[in-house]
Amino acid sequence: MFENATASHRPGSNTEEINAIIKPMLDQWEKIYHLSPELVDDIRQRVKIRRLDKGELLLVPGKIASHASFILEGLVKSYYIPEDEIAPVVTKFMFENSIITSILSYYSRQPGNEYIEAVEDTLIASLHYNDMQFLFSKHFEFNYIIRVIAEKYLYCLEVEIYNRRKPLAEDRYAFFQKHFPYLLQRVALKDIASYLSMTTETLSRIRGKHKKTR
Amino acid sequence: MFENATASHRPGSNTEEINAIIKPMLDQWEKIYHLSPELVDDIRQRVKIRRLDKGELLLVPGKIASHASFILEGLVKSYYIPEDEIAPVVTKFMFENSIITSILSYYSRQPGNEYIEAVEDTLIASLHYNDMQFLFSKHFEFNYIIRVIAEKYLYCLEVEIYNRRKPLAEDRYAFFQKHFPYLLQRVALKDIASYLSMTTETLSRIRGKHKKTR
DNA sequence: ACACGAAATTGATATATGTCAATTTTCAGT
DNA sequence: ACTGAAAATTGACATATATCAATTTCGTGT
Repeated sequence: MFENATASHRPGSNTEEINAIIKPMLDQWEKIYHLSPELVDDIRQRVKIRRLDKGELLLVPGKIASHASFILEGLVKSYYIPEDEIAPVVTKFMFENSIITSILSYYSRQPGNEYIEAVEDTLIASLHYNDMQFLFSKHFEFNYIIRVIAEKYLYCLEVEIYNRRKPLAEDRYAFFQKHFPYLLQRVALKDIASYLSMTTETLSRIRGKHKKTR
Repeated sequence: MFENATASHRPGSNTEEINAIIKPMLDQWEKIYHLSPELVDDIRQRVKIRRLDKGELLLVPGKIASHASFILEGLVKSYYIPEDEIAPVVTKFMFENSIITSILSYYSRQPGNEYIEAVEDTLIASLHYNDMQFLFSKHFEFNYIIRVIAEKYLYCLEVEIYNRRKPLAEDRYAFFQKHFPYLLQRVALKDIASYLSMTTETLSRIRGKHKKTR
């Protein structure tokens, strides 16, 4: 993972160029709290830009998730293979302007069981765990920004659990359809079924029923 | 909610006394990042100490969760009543040295559907949402502390979802038993069953089977 | 454009767990 | 200690969804 040289060392990658590439990330963060030029500089010097082809793996089981990656373009999914099983369980879909990592591995600093795979051609800006700690210690406003983002993900996970508590597969799908309609166009139904803890057959029957209804 | 006068205004509540009461909270935070005397002061002036009798409600549906509450002693649960249903769905158990609020309501600043109820006699230290924002703006190290705590809860929610994805009720219970054995002694089985998305009957049968096995 | 494999659909059956009901046990308040 | 109500247990039956299997549709790479 992250074999690429640091972005700033890549041939033809000067300061202006990197700034242009990571602009969506800096813009999002700037809205939360003003980024000092020094902070922007420290981020730019450490961020690694990486392009993932569709199907390419960003993380595999047994590895420690060493980076948190801001998705500039594209869409990824994370999944794992439960013990004694073959079928993957999809755990997340993440797309433009969100941060992806394996939370369990990244925060525990232990090898995880998750894959992260590009569902579409994807462009990410990654920061190493150690670089994040450096930024937290040196730039206190960076804590403000990441606190707000962490709280946002806390909220999203709470919403996800809220939906997962619904006992009927049909209700979980209806919720997904309502809240993430755009994802229905971008990811395979089998992955949505897995994400919603149902079989592809069940999802197919639910969709069949709805088609008639409408 | 929070009818009590601000702690520092309560008769007999002087600085020393409040500091002694909220010591577990300050100690936990101090371990994450050093608290300046000014920050401790600003916290102490705004924190509200409240005692909840067993069964007492800290939050009810229709209200905005205005506070985040650090549990100094005791145990609370949160739950909601799904539409067109009667049985509550237990969403969380929180005890000493953790922070409880309705995440959905607190962060959205909208009325929620959750109850928070004391399972045991409980002592909490609450901070109002606005006071939290004040502390974030004035004391940047407070962002460091709450960022770390938010990340910890992010990790915990991820673990919870990991368990909830298990299709077999027995597996979910085994996980709960392994990770939260102490909770089995402190909360009713019907609430554990609800929390694990199974009926009390199913939980009872699982426990019956295990008893024979061991 | 074509061909192949993966994805999605559809049907028949199996199963884990929910629902309803009856009893026993536990526990809190007098 | 007693008593009543809530909690927990146990049993019979219902049901949503998983599993297994066969087809059809779709999408990707050549």
